[in-house]
Amino acid sequence: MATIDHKQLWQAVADQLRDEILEGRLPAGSRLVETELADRFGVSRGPIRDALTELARTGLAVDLPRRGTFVSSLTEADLNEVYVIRRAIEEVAVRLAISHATDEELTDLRAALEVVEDAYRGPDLAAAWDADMEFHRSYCRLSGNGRLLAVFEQLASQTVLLMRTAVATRSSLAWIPPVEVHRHIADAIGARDPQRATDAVAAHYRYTEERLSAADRGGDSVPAA
Amino acid sequence: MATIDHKQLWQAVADQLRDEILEGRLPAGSRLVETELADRFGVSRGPIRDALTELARTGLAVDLPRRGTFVSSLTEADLNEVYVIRRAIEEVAVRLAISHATDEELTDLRAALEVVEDAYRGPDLAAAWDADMEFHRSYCRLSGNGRLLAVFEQLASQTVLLMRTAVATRSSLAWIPPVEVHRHIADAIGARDPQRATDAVAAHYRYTEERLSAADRGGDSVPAA
DNA sequence: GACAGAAAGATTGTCAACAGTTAGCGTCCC
DNA sequence: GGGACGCTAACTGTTGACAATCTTTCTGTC
Repeated sequence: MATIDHKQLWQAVADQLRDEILEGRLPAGSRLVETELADRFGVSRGPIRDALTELARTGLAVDLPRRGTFVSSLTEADLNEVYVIRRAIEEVAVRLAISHATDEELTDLRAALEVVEDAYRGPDLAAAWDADMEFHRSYCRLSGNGRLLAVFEQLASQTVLLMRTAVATRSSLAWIPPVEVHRHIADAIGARDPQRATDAVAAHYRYTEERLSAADRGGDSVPAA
Repeated sequence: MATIDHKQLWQAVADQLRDEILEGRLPAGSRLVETELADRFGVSRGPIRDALTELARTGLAVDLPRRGTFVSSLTEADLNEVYVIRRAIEEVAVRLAISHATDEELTDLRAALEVVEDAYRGPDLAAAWDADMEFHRSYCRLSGNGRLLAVFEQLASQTVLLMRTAVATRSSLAWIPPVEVHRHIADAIGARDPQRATDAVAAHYRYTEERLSAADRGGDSVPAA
């Protein structure tokens, strides 16, 4: 087993902190203190520093030199900012996925779609967001462009944090997306129709932006991830 | 002056290593050894590790756990990958810049255009690439979307490294772009015409992709940054 | 009570040392 | 000659200590 890459300490710490942030157990704005975390995890400050650097890299935390690292405080303006970029890269991702993915790989996308639709029918909104993000991640992965997937991953973490934060402060942001927004994307990719796929992604984001605008004026529902 | 943020050691080290990589003084594939760099810069290994982490974050280096950090070895396939994402985000960036930028800010873009055109008329190709990248950076900054600019910055570093690497191995990749590719973008933004600006960005990248393909079949010129 | 300055405490940045892992080299065997 | 094995030097990962910086608390003055 010695030849299997085992995790470095900082990775285990970062993974756990990421989960705590995304599950709302470490609230936005809270300070991540190296010395406390070192005591808590029973390791030295070195790996804690590396873990905090990783959280800052993915946007879940903000590192202020000599002052500390804080869980990101993100607003709906941030959500808009993230969606703009996600829309841009996902429109490209679906086109690339259509060109690159094998038929077998497209069945994985289908499976992800089923999971999302099931999840939004269930009681657990956070699980639905995770499934939703996994669906989007699928076609970004199928694009075959590693850098595109890396950009998506950063934005994905921030999206989940943003939605948890936003819904906690504004329940009017909690809504369930129509089932067809994801299905249209999956169908178009399955049919290997680039224009339809791009249009379906654009429609999904337009829907989301409309819901965000509507939430600004009152109303009551859940943002799609 | 005590209230002014001064650089941490790792930042100074990272800046210098970045310059050396981008200027070709640290060749692709070369190993960045913490202990050597610590001796060379006269600091402890801690800040060196942080600097190397930063280089890995921006894609200029690759960190292999327990084995070391290596200057990225990037190929023309990587260049294509980077261009796909840059095109996607820059098409959005010009639209946002048109909506958000003041008239005064647009004169900065004009200035950046002059610098690029002058630079490509000169003998120093690396300086021209830097000016080219600064032009693109300008409208990404004017987009008002900080995350978009951050994504651009990562891709910018990689673009310069890629081009230096590619041209060093394939002089057929060294070509001067027609002056109008950048001018069309700046004109469209100046006219605040989103469709024209998006089309101009797309044309720029189409041109670049065509030159890359032509270079695969022989020929002799310089990729636009 | 409000404000300013000093002191104390807490934290981050850096350093040097120790522990664990890997790469390279030499030797042996087929 | 090629492959496997063992050893050692060099390197990376982690730890604990010291120095520098920031935040909080305390004290004095108005």
